[in-house]
Amino acid sequence: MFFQIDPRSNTPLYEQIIQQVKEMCMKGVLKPDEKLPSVRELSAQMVINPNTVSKAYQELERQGIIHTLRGRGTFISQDVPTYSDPRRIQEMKQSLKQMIVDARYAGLSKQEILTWLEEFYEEMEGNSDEGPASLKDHS
Amino acid sequence: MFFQIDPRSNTPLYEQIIQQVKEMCMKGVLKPDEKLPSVRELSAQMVINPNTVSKAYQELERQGIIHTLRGRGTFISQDVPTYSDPRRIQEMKQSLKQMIVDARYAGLSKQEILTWLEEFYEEMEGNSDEGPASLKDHS
Amino acid sequence: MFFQIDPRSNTPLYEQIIQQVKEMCMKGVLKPDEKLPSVRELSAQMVINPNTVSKAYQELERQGIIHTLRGRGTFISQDVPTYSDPRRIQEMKQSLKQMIVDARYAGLSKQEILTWLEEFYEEMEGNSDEGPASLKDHS
Amino acid sequence: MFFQIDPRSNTPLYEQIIQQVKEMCMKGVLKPDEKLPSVRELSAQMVINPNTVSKAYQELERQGIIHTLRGRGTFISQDVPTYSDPRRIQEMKQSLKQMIVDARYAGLSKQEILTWLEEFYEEMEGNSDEGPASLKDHS
DNA sequence: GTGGTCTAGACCACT
DNA sequence: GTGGTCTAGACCACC
Repeated sequence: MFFQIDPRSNTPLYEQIIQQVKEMCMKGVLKPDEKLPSVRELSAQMVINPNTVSKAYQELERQGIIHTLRGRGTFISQDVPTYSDPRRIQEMKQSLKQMIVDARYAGLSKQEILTWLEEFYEEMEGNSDEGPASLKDHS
Repeated sequence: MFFQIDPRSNTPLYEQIIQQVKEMCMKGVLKPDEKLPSVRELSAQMVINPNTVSKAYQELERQGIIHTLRGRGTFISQDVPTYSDPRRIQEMKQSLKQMIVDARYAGLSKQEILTWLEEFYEEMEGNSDEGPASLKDHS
Repeated sequence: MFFQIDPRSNTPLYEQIIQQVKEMCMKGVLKPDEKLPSVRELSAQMVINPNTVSKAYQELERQGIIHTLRGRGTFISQDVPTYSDPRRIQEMKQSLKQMIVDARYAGLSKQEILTWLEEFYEEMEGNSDEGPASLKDHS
Repeated sequence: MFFQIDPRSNTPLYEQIIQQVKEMCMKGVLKPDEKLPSVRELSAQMVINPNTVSKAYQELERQGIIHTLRGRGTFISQDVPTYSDPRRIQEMKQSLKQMIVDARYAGLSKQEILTWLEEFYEEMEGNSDEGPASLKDHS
């Protein structure tokens, strides 16, 4: 399992870790009950501060994506609840809108954006409307 | 012309202003050569510090979206060059990918995302592949 | 006599006028005792505020480049003294140095800069070491 | 590494910092990946406000000259792209032309200007036509 | 009137 | 520790 981190990016390191774990789960690279590297392992491998990895793991646990078994390590969870805070949904819409605005200023056509989107969905498991089976709808 | 700012958002105030101006340009709410409110005016209207507005305006000018006439004010530019830095394009793709991942964790279907996307493109001028006429392709 | 002004430039309008007058003198486009347009004429022609033109003329007069005959108008002076304030010389060196630094960051070679320099000197009168005859050395 | 600032100059403090950093990079005084003094450090050393230093650093980062690692500091970039906006090139030409005009009014000969120019190029790395190796041509 | 610069001082997020 | 953001208030040049 390899993480690709860009230390120069404006998105925080711990955030990049979170995003990559979530993305790998969606792509099926990480499967339920699979063990994640320890904080120390990962921080050594990525040459970053252990606190940064720790912060990422804590946030992932808070979101229910992963869970830790004392003395055994941290693992990918099954049955991740779909939590849909309306505030977060609004943020997503905003993010998409902004992305489109920027894309247009960059000269990218709607078709190009749609192509990207299709690519991403194809990369992910259960590329139907439903998402992966491990997602359990609690709404 | 009204700006809607969320002071509790994690995105900086000046960034929100930038985004709104760009969006209004794309929607045709702001037209080329139209005058923007003065720094003092807008800061008073939004109840924020003039420096914050100024910073937003300067960044917009740097991006070629607006320009200032000394002692007269700031205006929307015509012929905005489509500036496509490969690094920025990568950021956009990343932003889109992340948005999709988050959407799936929120239980949103691909179809819902596509609906949002269509909405946004319809709101904007020249909602075909080409973008508004004021965008001048320099590639 | 035509002035080319860029209202979007970051150099002040009155400064641009000053520069152009000086340049025209150097090129011989404006000759000693030649009459300049009145403030009102020039401001109307350039579609700018008369105060701006007035400010430029005042500064040019202060530098001895032009002089006004009451009721007759303003004229190019003969015998412009070469005033060489060490502080201004330092500014020129600084300006040249900065220009070279920026040119290198823009990928321009030394040879290209030298070509520009030769062009400019050829455009001017008395392109020898001495400058135009109207320059009277008072040092 | 020492910065020399003239608080009485008409060029802004933050601009002077920018110019000095660029110049030091060109002279090889600052090398790729070298750490710059922190904002607080430099502001204390120069006895100016931290915000002023910060503004300079941000502009330098925008130009690709430096980059920041979150929580670690700011560093000189390698592989600075040669960014040649035609508008900026025009400004450089204008700056050179104006400098020459002023020099002639100050009684300086073409030969003196050429001597300055040679000096500056000799001070810089790779004083041939090519510029320093760290400049990466993207044209 | 306009925007641009600078200061002083505060708060925050990230490493 | 680092840089980033924001505020309040001042001064300046330009038009």
